Amino acid sequence: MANGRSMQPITRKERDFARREQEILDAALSLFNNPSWEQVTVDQIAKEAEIGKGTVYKHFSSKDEIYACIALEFHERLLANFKMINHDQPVDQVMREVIRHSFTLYLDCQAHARVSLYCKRADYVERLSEVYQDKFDQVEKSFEASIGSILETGIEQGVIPKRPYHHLIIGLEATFEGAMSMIWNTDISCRSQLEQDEFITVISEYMVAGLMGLRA
Amino acid sequence: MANGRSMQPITRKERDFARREQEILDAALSLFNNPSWEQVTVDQIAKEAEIGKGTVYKHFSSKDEIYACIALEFHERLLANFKMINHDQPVDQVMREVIRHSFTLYLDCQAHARVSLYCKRADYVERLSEVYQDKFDQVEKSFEASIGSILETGIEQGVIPKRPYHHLIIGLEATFEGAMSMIWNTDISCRSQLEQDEFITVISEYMVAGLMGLRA
Amino acid sequence: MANGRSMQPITRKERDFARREQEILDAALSLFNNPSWEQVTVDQIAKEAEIGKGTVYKHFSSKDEIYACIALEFHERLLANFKMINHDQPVDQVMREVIRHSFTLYLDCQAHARVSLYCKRADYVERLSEVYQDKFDQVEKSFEASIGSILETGIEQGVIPKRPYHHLIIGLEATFEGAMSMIWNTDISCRSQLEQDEFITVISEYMVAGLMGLRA
Amino acid sequence: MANGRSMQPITRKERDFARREQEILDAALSLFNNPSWEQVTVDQIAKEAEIGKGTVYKHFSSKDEIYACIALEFHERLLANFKMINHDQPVDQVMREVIRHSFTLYLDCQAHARVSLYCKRADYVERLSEVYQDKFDQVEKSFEASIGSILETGIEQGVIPKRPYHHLIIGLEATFEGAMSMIWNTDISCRSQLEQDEFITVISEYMVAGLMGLRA
DNA sequence: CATGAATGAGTCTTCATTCAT
DNA sequence: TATGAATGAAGACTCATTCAT
Repeated sequence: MANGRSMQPITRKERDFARREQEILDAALSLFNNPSWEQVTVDQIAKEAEIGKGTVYKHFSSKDEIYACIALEFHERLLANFKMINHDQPVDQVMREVIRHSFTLYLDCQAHARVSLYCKRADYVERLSEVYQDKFDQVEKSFEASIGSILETGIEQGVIPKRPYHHLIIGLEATFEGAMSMIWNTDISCRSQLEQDEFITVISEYMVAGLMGLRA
Repeated sequence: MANGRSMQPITRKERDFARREQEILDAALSLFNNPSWEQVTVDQIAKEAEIGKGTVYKHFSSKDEIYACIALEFHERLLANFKMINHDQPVDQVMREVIRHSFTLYLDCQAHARVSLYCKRADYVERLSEVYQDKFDQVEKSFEASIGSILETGIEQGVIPKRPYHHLIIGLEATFEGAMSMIWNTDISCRSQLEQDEFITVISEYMVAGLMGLRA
Repeated sequence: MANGRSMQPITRKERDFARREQEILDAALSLFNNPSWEQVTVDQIAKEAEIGKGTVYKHFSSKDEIYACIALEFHERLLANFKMINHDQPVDQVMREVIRHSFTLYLDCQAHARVSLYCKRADYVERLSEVYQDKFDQVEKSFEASIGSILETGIEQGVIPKRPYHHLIIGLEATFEGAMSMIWNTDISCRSQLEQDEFITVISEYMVAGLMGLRA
Repeated sequence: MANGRSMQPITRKERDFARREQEILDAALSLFNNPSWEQVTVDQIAKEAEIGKGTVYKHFSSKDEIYACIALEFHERLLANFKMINHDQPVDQVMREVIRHSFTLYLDCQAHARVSLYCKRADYVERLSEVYQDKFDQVEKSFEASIGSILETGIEQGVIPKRPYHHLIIGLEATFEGAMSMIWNTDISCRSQLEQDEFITVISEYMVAGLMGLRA
């Protein structure tokens, strides 16, 4: 079953089985890498992973669960990236790095990111089993903790207005998701690399200014 | 046919027919007013409008065209709202009003707004007939003109950094769309009205700060 | 109603109405002039005739009846053509003329001919009202009389084997219809005019030979 | 997939699957065995084959592909029948056998034959995938080779006029198809068996005479 | 009479999921 | 465990015919 990672694979068979799970996710991701990713079928994923369709269901109880695993994997990576940031710089610089790391990951893992965004839709979450709903809640809390501590430092230093966490984060989150939607909804091949870099630079600047500019 | 609005309905029959078109759109909108709106079928719309399925297709050549009409109607309303803003105030105040009007309309017409957002997806636009693609392009230009002139005034007055239109608008647009996604993806009934007002206030403040804070 | 021709149109209104019937048929025929003629809808016919769809049903009680009228019109023309043949020539020459006239008409009136062939299908005839079934029977008899008399002359002169009418006619009819199918099923624009003439010449020769060659 | 015949079914499952394909075709054919065969739906075929509708689409990618497979199967049988003819007899006798075999097969496999005729329609061929268009071209060539060699022998022996292949074959083909149309378009149950045999005898005689009678 | 809006049964096709082997 | 054949509920769209005005 999905997330067998929690158990220790011992035998060769079990190791193979565990590896298989990642292969399915990778296959899915390679197919999700375009704007019509929602049209991708379980058949196609199985074909791409070079396994039978039934096998997919041995690992994931539904297509939605595949989405969930991808989203969770993405959030883990994002958190891991945040952990790599040097927190001993000025807070505005830390936030700039947070934003840069985010954009970089979102663009490097577009398929992941697309799915993650989809997984926030209310109708999706409703369908989801409680187990996964909880996992998403956990992730949410981790983010809150991760970004929250940075913001608190900023508040203490007087760089960031003294506001509740949600007031501070909500604009950043909104801009971020909106920006990614805009990038995805444009045929990427049409935009030159330069334009994309510029886009990110401008957006990042705007985000930092927006964050700092909230009246205390 | 859709957008018969361009012709003047003279006879009773024509008036009825024109009204029917709006009834279909209204029926659709009432069904679209929840996060799983994409699951709504043409049959359901017809049932809701209390007409036959075939009749729907007398007015709209496809389900996509229904979406397009809704989106265009929404954009018209938004532009109309912008026209009502008093431009003789300080630019930052004008922008605040733009943002407030936008949020108000988006929240009053959530179904419209949802569809409008959907209609920006690359895969949707691709399927669309050239006629409608052009209409959307027109709308885009109207917005650019409308907001552009405000920003220019701001630049002249030194309130807004001297930057190309797209640099200035992109953050606002991203935040706006992201914010709406966040609102829709939360089961609205869970948020109290207060929370929503607060949400908008905070976001608006952030947006204005972000806009102003771009380095010239 | 269809075939109002049997009544004498007196008033202007009645004359207009009668003319309208032919206009509908002409509109239909102009649309039937291609291999996918079966896809043509009543809407399209009405549009082409520049009248309302309902009006079509004032003249013809069903789409099938339109087909029937076209087929009958065609058969009338064919019979009229046969009447113009000089019967004072050697019988084989008369038959050659019959065949030539037939091919000429079929090619000049391809849409008519297509419909006529369709109207021979058992499932079509079954759906047809008795009135029209009778009309088709009448036409059949007229043909039998027309060709029959030629063949009888030939038999008397010993040019054509002494065989029942149906034995003699069946091959000709089969070849004719098969040949027309072949012509229609080939994109006409692909065949040069020369090829078509050659085709007809060869087929005609074959038909005469086949007719004569039956053992008495 | 359709035409899995090219692969050797090894396992039981594969054998079952291959058999299923034939069962679908058989079910289709049993429903096609009447003049309104074009009205038969995929649902009906599935019901007749006692399988789900989806299963049909596991074997055939479209209804048209079902038609194509039936037509190809039929052509194969026809060619196989031709191969069984003893070519060491006088050419006119060989041709008579060819004609007889054809009529026999067409009458034994009326549903097949109906579909085959349909599959020659230009609008059908256009819709068809290149793969199947090629298969039909192949079949065409096989026929040309098969009949062509007989005719050449006849020309060498001076029994058949020295004419290009297409001049010789076109009349036969036309008569054949026309004759079959006539048979199908008559409610078969109305004709006694005797009449049909007679029909074939007469037509065959006519065809041979027509072929021989072309002027060199 | 002329009209064209309304109808809704009917068509093909898709796809997540199940289950026997 | 791995497989992939089977399923059948949907879904978008068409079109001959009717009927109120």
